[in-house]
Amino acid sequence: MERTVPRPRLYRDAILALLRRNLTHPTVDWIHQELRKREPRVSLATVYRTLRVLVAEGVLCELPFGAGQSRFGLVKEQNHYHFICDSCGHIHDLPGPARAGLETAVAEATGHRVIRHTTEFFGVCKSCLANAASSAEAKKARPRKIAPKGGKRGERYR
Amino acid sequence: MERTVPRPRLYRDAILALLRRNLTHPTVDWIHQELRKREPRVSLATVYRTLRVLVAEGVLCELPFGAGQSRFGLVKEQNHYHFICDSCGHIHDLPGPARAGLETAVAEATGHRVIRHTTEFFGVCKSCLANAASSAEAKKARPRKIAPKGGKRGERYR
DNA sequence: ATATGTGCAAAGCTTTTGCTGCAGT
DNA sequence: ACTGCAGCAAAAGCTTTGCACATAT
Repeated sequence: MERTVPRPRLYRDAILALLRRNLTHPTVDWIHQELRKREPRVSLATVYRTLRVLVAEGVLCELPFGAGQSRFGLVKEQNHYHFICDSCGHIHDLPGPARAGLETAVAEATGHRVIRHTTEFFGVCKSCLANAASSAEAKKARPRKIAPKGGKRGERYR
Repeated sequence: MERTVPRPRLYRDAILALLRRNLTHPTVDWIHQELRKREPRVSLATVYRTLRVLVAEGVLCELPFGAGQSRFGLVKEQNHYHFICDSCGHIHDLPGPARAGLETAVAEATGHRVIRHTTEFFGVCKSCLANAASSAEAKKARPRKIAPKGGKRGERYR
């Protein structure tokens, strides 16, 4: 056959490359689709397995936001500040304000042991703002009423 | 039959009462079990439906943390600061530092429109610290290696 | 009588796992 | 020969939904 793909950790680097290029913490499905453009035989199970390994290694982090599929992104620095677009669901990294005293303050106030913290900002991202502006006003009110979770999940956000 | 329950919004208040008493943002399953102790015929579907309505009304908020079932809690004040225990999964409310200038600073830096933000502190809660101390040291290392999400979800955290 | 809420069961989606087979050492 | 990884398909878990019926207005 054409190339008879190499075995060990075959798609590991390809997935990391994708995540290095896409900084919006894509869904598992997006990663799978994108990978398939180059390697049509990749199975979704392999993508999941690879992602789990990378998370266990500390290279990636999983973000539970977006109310649907899990999203994964690189763990760079101590960057745990995100902006999450309510409209398109993309998650952007932010430079962390890095407030050190905050954790100890919480620990002293509550008695819990605080190890780390994250902050998420929600709103409408730059490009969605632009899209909304260009498509005038009266087009159609966006549904977004009850936000289903289990049902037609993957159809929202890309 | 015994009582022939009243119809409209039958369990709405009962669920709210439960959440008013339990401040750790319980899982759907916990709510269901608890409700069943008084109303054995409640179905899980009804619990989900009621919770979705309450979220849509803005009375409750859904928290995507814990990597398993969804968790729900009351929306009180602007309280969007949480402490999440890595060990037991409970989510405790914290009094918010309420830093107003933060959102506008992020908006100016990124170009996104920022509407709200949340902060989560992770660590080990007071009671888990106590339990760990009482069960000496050598008992068994806690597994927690790869953190499965879809498989045996509900078995973790209560 | 109508409209709405509920229970039950089934469907749907995401994520994991078992098994088989192939590839590299 | 052995080990380990990938593909496929099936299973498992959480959440939603269709349908029938009961209940309040």
